[in-house]
Amino acid sequence: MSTVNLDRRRAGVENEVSPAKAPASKDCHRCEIRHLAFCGALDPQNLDEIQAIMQTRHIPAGAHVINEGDEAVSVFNVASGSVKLYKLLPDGRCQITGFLLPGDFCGIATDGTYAYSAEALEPSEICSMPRRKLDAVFARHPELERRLLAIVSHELSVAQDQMLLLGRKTAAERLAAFLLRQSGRNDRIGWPANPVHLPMSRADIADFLGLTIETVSRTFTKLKDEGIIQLPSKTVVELTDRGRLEALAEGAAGER
Amino acid sequence: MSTVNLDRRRAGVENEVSPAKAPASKDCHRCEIRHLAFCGALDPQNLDEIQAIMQTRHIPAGAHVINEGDEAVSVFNVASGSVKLYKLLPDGRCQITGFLLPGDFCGIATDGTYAYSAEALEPSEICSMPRRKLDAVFARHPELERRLLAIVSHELSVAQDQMLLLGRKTAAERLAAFLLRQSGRNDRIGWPANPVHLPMSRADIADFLGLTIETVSRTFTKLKDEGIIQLPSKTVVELTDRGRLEALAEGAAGER
DNA sequence: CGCTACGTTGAGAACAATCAACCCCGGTGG
DNA sequence: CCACCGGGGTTGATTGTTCTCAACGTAGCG
Repeated sequence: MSTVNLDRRRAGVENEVSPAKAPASKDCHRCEIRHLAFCGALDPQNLDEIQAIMQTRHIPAGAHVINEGDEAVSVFNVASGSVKLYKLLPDGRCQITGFLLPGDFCGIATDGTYAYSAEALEPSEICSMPRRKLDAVFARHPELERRLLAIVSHELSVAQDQMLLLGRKTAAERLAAFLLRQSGRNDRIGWPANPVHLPMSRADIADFLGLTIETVSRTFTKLKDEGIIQLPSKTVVELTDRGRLEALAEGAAGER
Repeated sequence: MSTVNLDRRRAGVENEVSPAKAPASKDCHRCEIRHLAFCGALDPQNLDEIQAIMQTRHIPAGAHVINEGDEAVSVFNVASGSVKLYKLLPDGRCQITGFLLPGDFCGIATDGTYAYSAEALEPSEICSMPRRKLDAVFARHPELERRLLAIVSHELSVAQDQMLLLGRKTAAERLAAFLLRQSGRNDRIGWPANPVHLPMSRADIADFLGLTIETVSRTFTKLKDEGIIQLPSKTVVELTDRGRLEALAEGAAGER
């Protein structure tokens, strides 16, 4: 595992976002995912205040949006594509703390530096705002800060669910919970909830669920053999028996 | 394990906080831990606004402050004592998501019901505030809401650390990280950082670290045998080699 | 057409879980 | 005063889930 992970750690250094691709600000007024993002808390008439401090960047797949340890000057919104957030141990072990979809937020730091890295899973558009300037907007529009509090609170709740998953669930329960969560998230942003599309690799799923690639693969096969899911392709999962999947994900007694 | 956990699950039902012990509001102006709590963001001259909506309850050891699933009417501050937050699976498996010390906050809910339970580890004083009324105070004092955002953001960051711990660290690394965190937390609220006092049982530590009681016990013994810690009593740990403890906690390569 | 990255499958090893015995200590009652 | 009890903690023996190491399959791409 160490070799693989050390490679992964090095990867980010080379494919940084090239400055050439930076600016190109999007029009917030035409943003289709505004209602999903924290910007949605702002009255359309005040949207220019965000627009004024915001830049949209196009990020290629595999490029870093955030590097753990860097000075936390900006916060980010995913406008399109998808992003993984992760933390590394010195020997390369990786824990993905979340996958972001359009409308999702990242970049909050509590001690001046980012506590995690963020990397695009596919070509993505990211809106970035300097934290300093955003604070000024917050001062004029407390409703924005209130929305942010709601978002961060929700993320904390999701993180606590994930702790339960990582600390106490079996491999099959973890994968079941993961598939249901992805399905639900897709649904909420208007994407198909049932044949679930997974933009991340098996390695990413493993690093998210605290398992190895092999165990993830075996568990996919197991769920398929039991008729709970189907795998039309490696990135598409059909939930054929949602009831059993839910029972499994919640750790129904006797199902182990 | 199931028997033990099912017992544990039942426990809360009987020793609810008796209403007889409820009110007895403390004087916020004399609160020694205000600077640690979110109330500290409020100017002393406005403290009465919190005082007016706040009640202090005395909670005996083992009693519940919050029951997972209950309607989330109030938020809470720990004034004295200590509290564990935890989530349960239907078969009794338990994951403790955090231990609260004086000044700490809990009770945020995103969908109207609490997503976790809270139980006192020792006799504790808890300040409770109805969320509705607190929101009204927020409207007048955005600095309070800002402080709350900072607190929740910090908790999210801690939760992400815990995900890394639960998903990727070995038993020894988990215990080392736990001891260092408790030490640091004690230090921050002015308690001794070195002989660390642990108010929770081995079972609680296990449920926090995603391990079993036996593994926690064995790992304590292992760290002791290696001269990294000493165990003057079951609830007191002396960190005799902080350097090695830190290296272990951060997953120093080669230390496995 | 073959290379490479990603995914799957198999065999064996390892770490932590489980099952079980025992210890220690404080409380209780004879 | 001491024997008994029970909860919490430790230690030992064994099991089992997941990890590790390794081989093989598959699909996309130059």
